[in-house]
Amino acid sequence: MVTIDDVAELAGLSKSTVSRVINHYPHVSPAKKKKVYEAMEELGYVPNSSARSLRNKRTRMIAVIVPRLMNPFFGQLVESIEVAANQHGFQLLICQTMYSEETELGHLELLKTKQVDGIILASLENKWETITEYLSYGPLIMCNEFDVNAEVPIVKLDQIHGGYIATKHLIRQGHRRIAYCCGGFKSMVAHHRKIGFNKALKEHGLTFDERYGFYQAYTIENGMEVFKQIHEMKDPPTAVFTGSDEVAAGIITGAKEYGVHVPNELAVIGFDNQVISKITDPKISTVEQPIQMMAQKSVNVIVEKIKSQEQPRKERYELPLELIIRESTVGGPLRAVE
Amino acid sequence: MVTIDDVAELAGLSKSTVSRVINHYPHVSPAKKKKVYEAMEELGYVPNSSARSLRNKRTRMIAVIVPRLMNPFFGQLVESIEVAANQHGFQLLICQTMYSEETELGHLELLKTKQVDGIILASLENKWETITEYLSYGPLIMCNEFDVNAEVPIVKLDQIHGGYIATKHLIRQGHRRIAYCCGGFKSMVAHHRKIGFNKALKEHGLTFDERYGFYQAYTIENGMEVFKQIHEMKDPPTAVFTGSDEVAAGIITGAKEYGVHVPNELAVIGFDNQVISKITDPKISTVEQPIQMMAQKSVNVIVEKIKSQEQPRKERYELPLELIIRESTVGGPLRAVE
DNA sequence: TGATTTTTTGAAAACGTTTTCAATAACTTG
DNA sequence: CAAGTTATTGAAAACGTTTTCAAAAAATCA
Repeated sequence: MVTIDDVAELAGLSKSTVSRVINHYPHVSPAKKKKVYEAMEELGYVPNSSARSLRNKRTRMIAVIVPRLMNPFFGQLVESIEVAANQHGFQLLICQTMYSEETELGHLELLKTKQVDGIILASLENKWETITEYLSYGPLIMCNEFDVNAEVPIVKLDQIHGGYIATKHLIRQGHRRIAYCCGGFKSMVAHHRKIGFNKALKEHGLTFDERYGFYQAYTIENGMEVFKQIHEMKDPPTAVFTGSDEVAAGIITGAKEYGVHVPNELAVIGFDNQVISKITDPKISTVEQPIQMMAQKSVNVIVEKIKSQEQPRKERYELPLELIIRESTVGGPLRAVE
Repeated sequence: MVTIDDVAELAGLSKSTVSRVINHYPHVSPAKKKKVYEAMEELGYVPNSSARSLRNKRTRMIAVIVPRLMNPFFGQLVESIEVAANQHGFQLLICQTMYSEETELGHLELLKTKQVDGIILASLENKWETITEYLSYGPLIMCNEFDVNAEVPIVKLDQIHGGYIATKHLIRQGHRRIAYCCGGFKSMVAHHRKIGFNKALKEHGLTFDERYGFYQAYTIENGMEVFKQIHEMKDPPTAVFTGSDEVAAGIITGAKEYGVHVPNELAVIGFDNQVISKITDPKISTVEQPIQMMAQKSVNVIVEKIKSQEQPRKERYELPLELIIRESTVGGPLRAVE
C-alpha cells in the first residue's frame, strides 16, 4: 500500500506538506504543490480512509435504518437518501431491521462504535425509551416513522391529514360503511392515519364498526384474504381504506375473482401512489407521499446536525400528502350527497 | 469518548491486556478478565471502529454497486445481500450508479481508499477495461451483470436459457411472429437473453423481423408506448417477449385500452416474477430469477475472497431460471402444434 | 531441586493520517 | 535598513486500536 510517507519521500518533502496539499490548505508554495501532485500521480496515491476517520473523528458515512428494502416505499426512500447523501459527500450504510427489535438495536451500535457520523432512523421496532440510550453517542433523527415525544428532529408526513382526505373522499362518494385495513399495530404512522380516518368519520356523524377493522394487512395476499372476509359479511362495507397500494391491489384482485365490481359494489383506496396503483384494473385511487422530498430533508437535517456538532433537539418537519383520484373509488353505491 | 486506556486504568491493567480480553485471546487469567469486563461495563466502553480498521487493515464493510434501488429487482437483490452480509459480520454500503459511468467509477474508489474490504458489482456502466484498473486495490466480484472475459468471479443467472425457455414457450403456444422488447443496449444480461431468444427461433426455423425489435423499454409507460407501436403495424406480432414484468404490464395495460385481448390477440411474457405479475389482468407469465440465491452466493464468494486474501481469478457461478406460466400467454391465435 | 517450558502481563511500536508547534524564509512597512 | 508581519516548511505528537517483544511468574519435567 502506498502511503503519504511514500509520496513525501518521492516529492522530497515532509508528509505535513503533502497532507496540506491533499486538504487544500493555504500557504503551500506552487512549486512544492506541483511536486506533491506529481508524486501522488506517479504512485497512484489515495489517502487511507480509516486513518483519516481516526484522526478527524468523522467517517463521512451515515446509516439509514429501515424495516426492509423489498417494500417499495422504503426502496424509494433509500434510493433518494443515497443520492442526497452523496451530494453532501457522505456514503450510505444500509441497515434493515427485518422487523426485529434486536436487529434494530444492533444497527444502532454503529453510532457507539463511531462507524457512522449519524443515523437516519426510518423504523421503530423498539420502544422510544430504548432508543434514547443511544442518543448521546451521536446525532440521530427520525424519518417517516416517529414517536411523538422523541427529543430529536423528525422529518415526517402528515399522516393524520392523509387518513383524513382519503376517508373524506370516500364519504363524499356516498359511502357510510367504510372498512379500515392497515398493517401493523406498533407504527405511529398507521396510528395517525387511523386518527385522520376517525376524524373524517366523526365530522360526518358516522361511527366505526369494529368488525370492519383489519390491522394485519401488508401484502397483496393479505388484501385478497381481507376481501374474502369482507365478502362473507352479511352487511359488508361499501368502501375500504387501505394502508398500502399493495393491499388495495389484493382486495381488487380478490373482488375480481368473486365477481364483485370495483368501485360500484366496493370502493377501494390505496396509499403511496406506487406504480402498482396505475396497473390494476380499475386503477387505484391513492394518497401520494412526497418520498423524495422527505429523503432530501432528512439528509439535510442529519448533515447539519453532524456539522454543527450540537446535540440534536426536538424539531418537527411535516410534509403534505396529496389525494390522487383514479378509478377504484369514483362511482359508488350512492351518488354523493355531501 | 471512552477509550481502551480508560478501561485499562479503571481495571488497573495495561491496555494490551484489555485488548486481549476484547479479542478473546487465550492466556488471560480469569481474575483479570473479569476485572476488564467490569470496567468496560461500568464505563460503557465500545471499541472505536476507525482505529480497529486502521490497525487491522480491514473495515468489515462491503459495498454493493447497483443501477438504482427503485427497480424492484435490485431492491430485492440488495435486501438479500444486506441480510447475508450481516450474517457474515459485514456491514453493507450501498452505491447507486443511476446509470452514470462517472458515478460508477466514483464508487469504485471505495476500494482504493480502503473504505470497504470488497465490492459486489451488480452494474456495468463502464467498459470492463476501465474497471480492470481497480482490481489490484482489493477483491471485486460481479453479480448478475457481467462481462464474459472479466478475470474475476461472476455470480450470474443463465440468461441465455431464460430467453430460450420463454421464447420456446411462446412458440409452443403457436406463435410465429414474436416481438422482442427489452431495456438497454450495454447490458450483457439483455444480450444473453436475446441469444436465447434467437436460439429458440432458429430451432423452429423462424427468422426475426427487425421491425419487431424494441430496445429501449424499461418502464410501464415504455410498455404502453411499445404496445401502441405494435398496434399500428399492419402485420403485427402475435406475441411479445419482454425484459421485465413492468414492461409486460405496460403492454397489457395498453392492450386493454385499445380493446386488444391478451393473450388471444397478443400474448405477452414478462421477466422477473415480480409481484406486479400477479396483479395485472391477465396475470403475467414470466421467468423467475433466484435473486436470493444469487445474493447469498455473491456474499459467500466475496467474503471468501476477502478472508483468503488471494487475488480473485476468473470463476463462474451460474444459477438456473424457471418459467412460470400464468394467463398472459396461454391460449393464442393458433393452438400449439409442436 | 534445578532446568525447562508455558502462561501471563506490560511497554512500546505500529497502522496512516492531521495538527500543533516552532523555526526559518520571505515579504512589508516606516 | 531594522523591525515587524506573514508565508512556508518539517518534526513530532496525536487519534485509538492491535501486535510484537521481552520479562516475570507459574507450571511441568527429569
